[in-house]
Amino acid sequence: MRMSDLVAQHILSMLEESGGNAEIRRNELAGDLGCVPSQINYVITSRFTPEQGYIVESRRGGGGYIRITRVKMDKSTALMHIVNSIGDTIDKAAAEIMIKNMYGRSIIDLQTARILAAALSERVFREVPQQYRDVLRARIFKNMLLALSE
Amino acid sequence: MRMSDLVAQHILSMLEESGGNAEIRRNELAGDLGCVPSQINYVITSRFTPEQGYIVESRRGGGGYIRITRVKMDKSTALMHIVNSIGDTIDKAAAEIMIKNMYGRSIIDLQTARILAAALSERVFREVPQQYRDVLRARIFKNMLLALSE
DNA sequence: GTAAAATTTGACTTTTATTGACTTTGACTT
DNA sequence: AAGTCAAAGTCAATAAAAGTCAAATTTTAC
Repeated sequence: MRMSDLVAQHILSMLEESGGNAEIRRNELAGDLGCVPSQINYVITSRFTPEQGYIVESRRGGGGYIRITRVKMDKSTALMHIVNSIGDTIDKAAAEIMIKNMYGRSIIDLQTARILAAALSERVFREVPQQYRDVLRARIFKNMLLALSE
Repeated sequence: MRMSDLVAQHILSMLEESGGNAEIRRNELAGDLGCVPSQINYVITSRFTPEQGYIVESRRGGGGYIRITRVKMDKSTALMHIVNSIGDTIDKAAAEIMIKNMYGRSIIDLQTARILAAALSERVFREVPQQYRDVLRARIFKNMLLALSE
């Protein structure tokens, strides 16, 4: 298993246990898991972004910490938020992250996540000029999410 | 024997052993079988398409992988039938009739029906040349139905 | 025998992950 | 207030994958 996944999993389980609030000591966690401290930053910036529904606060110096908080909203508010954040284009990776996040936050179930991902997959857009792919993907995505919040 | 058949056979036997789920590391498999890595992509795109009942997911970067999942027929014979009946293009009216029919036969629920319809609606395809609309619609539709039968 | 389709290959691109050297910040001591 | 140490932050280099594409070759269909 990748180190980055291990770190992410660890943070996720801390969030789970505490109901959405994890406070870590960076160097200590890195030591426990056997990675360099900056790996923790990498994981946080790639997997615990505000976009994905987390708030990260930290403090340096003696007794420093990193606090990660999962923010949750009711379903339709969350969906609206997501729809509004999409804009006119979105690439596959970004869409998948959003879908995973929605699933992780229980906004959608597994089957729905699969349908969404399928409709946005690269395979759909074979031969479509690159410049149009992400535009179409954004439209499809938004339409589906709106249908979901009906 | 052709290299492409060898690769396909190898993936097939992995699917067999695991009951439908194979996770490969592209470079490793290519090394084992003695072909270039991109050969693996060729085999997957030519022989493990959704039309043929497979779902492919992948990830780049360190620790990357390609995961191939065989859709279970028994769980969704009806859906496969429908997918196979779609062809390369489908217009909005035909798609909607099929969706209503699936809903009527309880193959899908209301929410799913709404999502499907949303992804295929005319609004999505504004400005897309008429000749491409129904091609894209068919692809999106098929991909979603396959995800549904996962 | 020829034309079309399928396969093979490899150079190049993009994405994701790992690491470590260096910087900045905060708390505590004297 | 200054100095010291204990954190966390930043960034760029490197590595480790997978993806893309088109040219060259082989196979298949007619």
